Amino acid sequence: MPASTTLHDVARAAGVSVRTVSNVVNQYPFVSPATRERVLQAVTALGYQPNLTARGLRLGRTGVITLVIPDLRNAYFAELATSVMDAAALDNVFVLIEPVGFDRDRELQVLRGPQAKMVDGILFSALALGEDDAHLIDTSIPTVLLGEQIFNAPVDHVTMQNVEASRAATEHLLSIGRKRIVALGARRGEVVGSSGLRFRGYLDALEAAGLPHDPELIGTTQSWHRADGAASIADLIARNIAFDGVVAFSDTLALGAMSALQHAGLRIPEDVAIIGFDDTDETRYSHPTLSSVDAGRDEIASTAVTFLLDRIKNRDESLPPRRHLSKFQVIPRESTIGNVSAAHHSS
Amino acid sequence: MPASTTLHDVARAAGVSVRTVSNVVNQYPFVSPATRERVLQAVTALGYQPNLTARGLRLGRTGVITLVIPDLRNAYFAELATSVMDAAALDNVFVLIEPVGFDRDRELQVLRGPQAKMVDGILFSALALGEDDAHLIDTSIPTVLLGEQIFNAPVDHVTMQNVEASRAATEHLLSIGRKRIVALGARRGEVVGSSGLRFRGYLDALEAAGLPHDPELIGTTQSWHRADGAASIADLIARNIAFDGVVAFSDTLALGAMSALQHAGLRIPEDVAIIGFDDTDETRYSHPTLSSVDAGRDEIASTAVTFLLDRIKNRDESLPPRRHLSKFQVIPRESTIGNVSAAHHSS
DNA sequence: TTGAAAGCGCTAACAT
DNA sequence: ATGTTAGCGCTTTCAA
Repeated sequence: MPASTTLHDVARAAGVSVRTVSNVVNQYPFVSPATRERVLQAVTALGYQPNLTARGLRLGRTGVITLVIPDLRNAYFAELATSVMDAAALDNVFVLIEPVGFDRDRELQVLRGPQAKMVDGILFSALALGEDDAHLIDTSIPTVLLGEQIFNAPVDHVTMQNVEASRAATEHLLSIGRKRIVALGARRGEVVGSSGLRFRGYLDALEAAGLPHDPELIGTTQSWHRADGAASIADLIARNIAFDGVVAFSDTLALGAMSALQHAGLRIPEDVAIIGFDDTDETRYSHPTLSSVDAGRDEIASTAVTFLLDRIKNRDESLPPRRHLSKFQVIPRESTIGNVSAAHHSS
Repeated sequence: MPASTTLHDVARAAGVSVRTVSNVVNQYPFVSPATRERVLQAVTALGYQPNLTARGLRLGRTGVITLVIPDLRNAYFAELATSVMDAAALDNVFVLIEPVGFDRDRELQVLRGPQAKMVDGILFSALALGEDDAHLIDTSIPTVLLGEQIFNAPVDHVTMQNVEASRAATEHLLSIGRKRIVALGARRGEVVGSSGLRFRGYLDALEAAGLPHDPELIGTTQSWHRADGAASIADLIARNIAFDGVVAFSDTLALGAMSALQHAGLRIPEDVAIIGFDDTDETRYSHPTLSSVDAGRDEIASTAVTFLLDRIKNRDESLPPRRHLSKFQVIPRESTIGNVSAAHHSS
């Protein structure tokens, strides 16, 4: 296995100094065309690849950022991660994904462990750290928070409008005449997390419509897997609680709920209309297709990356913490408005 | 923003040399307890974190490996990535995920681009590179191939038993009396890829059972999204082609197929039994739950990581290329054997 | 058992 | 426009 070629090897082959090779490699403008040509030839001849570790040590920047998320197997986070990588790739930045589960210790470890020293910055989209943990954020490394947790930390935040988006989803169901709407995915006592905020939006919509809120219509779940959505809805059905709409706080929950509804012989949307949250890919392939709220995933990813790279480039300047609220949009599909094209065909 | 503390800072604070601090940090055994104690105190007092970039430059190893996959939004690859990260974490190795789509150029770029110089090795699980591309593999960087492509490259391979697993899936359908079984996810002309191999296994099972193969029962698809599975099955139904079983070459295809079957009013498994491939999480939450073949994802991940770290640790020695075939297992669920517990309840 | 110092490959002053 | 060289923070050989 040949030791990889270095700047010096190229310099020797081209008969110039390392300085010149470095200049050429880094697009330094003031290099004579002849020299540049000679260097480039040596580069290709030797198959030179810059050692990013050495460059990283020298520059104090490695071109790698960490994305901390709970779980990659969750469709939303897989899509978020993809959006983040796409955005980062535009600036030749790599993304080290760190799934930490829902484990507070692992979240902290990532924020403070030695790997933090290897990356230029951290995008933090974990869940377990809460409002009171703001002080745990290490402000010496550029950090951008995604989501609502820890909202007092003195760092940039890029968040979705959970309350407003959830309210819009609920209003969508109200607009098609649903009166008894289940809030699926609530977590007991949670106020500031995604679940709590989305529940708030649900309540806001009901209140604005002058509808009472029946506590029986809260579908409490432990986590947001399909199984949780299915179990919660199955439970409501078993308890003979009547409802004609479901606002699920994630698409996965909604898909699980659909499964339970169909299991019980209920028609979607005729008997129960349902809308999810996140507008993940799978909403397009369920049967019926699932209405959802796009809370602005791509916008969140690109804004967060922009914020972070911005901080990294201007490490010395101390810009005040910024906050970005991304736009959201209700995406109606068959699970609320029925199969429009099928209706056409049958006429 | 304080410049991060270095070995020298700790050394000065503890009144020892950097050599000693390094020894302590790296668990070098021959350090006097008193010295160790003093150093450790300084380390915590100053909050010292080793600079992994510098260590990487010095050691020629960064503790980062790349995982090249087509797409993280594909449930199988998200689960594979998670399994790989879990396995790598056991050795304190980080994983840089590189989704390259199905783009041949991007796959090559990852194998030869400068980022290759930042990582210790590459786990390559992409799709577009084929049998004839073996020579493109850069053997100077430790590489392990996952999957069937490029099987002549002189590097380690960790593969699933596509043919055998697919045959077992088909035999599962045969064992419950299905005679006209659709192979869903075939790609025209493909022989060596996952699709081609799984199709081979399907044919093998039919042949061994003495059943004829009807070419009309090939569900050709462009890609393996849910929509492809749904469209292909919908097409078969529209063309009035009779079938009572489906072997889908991925769970996602299968879930799409289930959607199309249900749309058409067919019962699963009474009218059509269906089995998927990969045993992804979602198989447990569909309605009905989806039978599948676990082709050994975790075993593949851990073996591949072991192989790769092995190569990295022994870079000089030239072990011959190894090959590992992981075990597989048919997981019967409701989509083939029906709802067993429901049958109990109804009695 | 510990110190001094070289050097991993690179960039960027400081030269000319 | 280009050559020389210091030094990023670390590990480790050589010395003591």
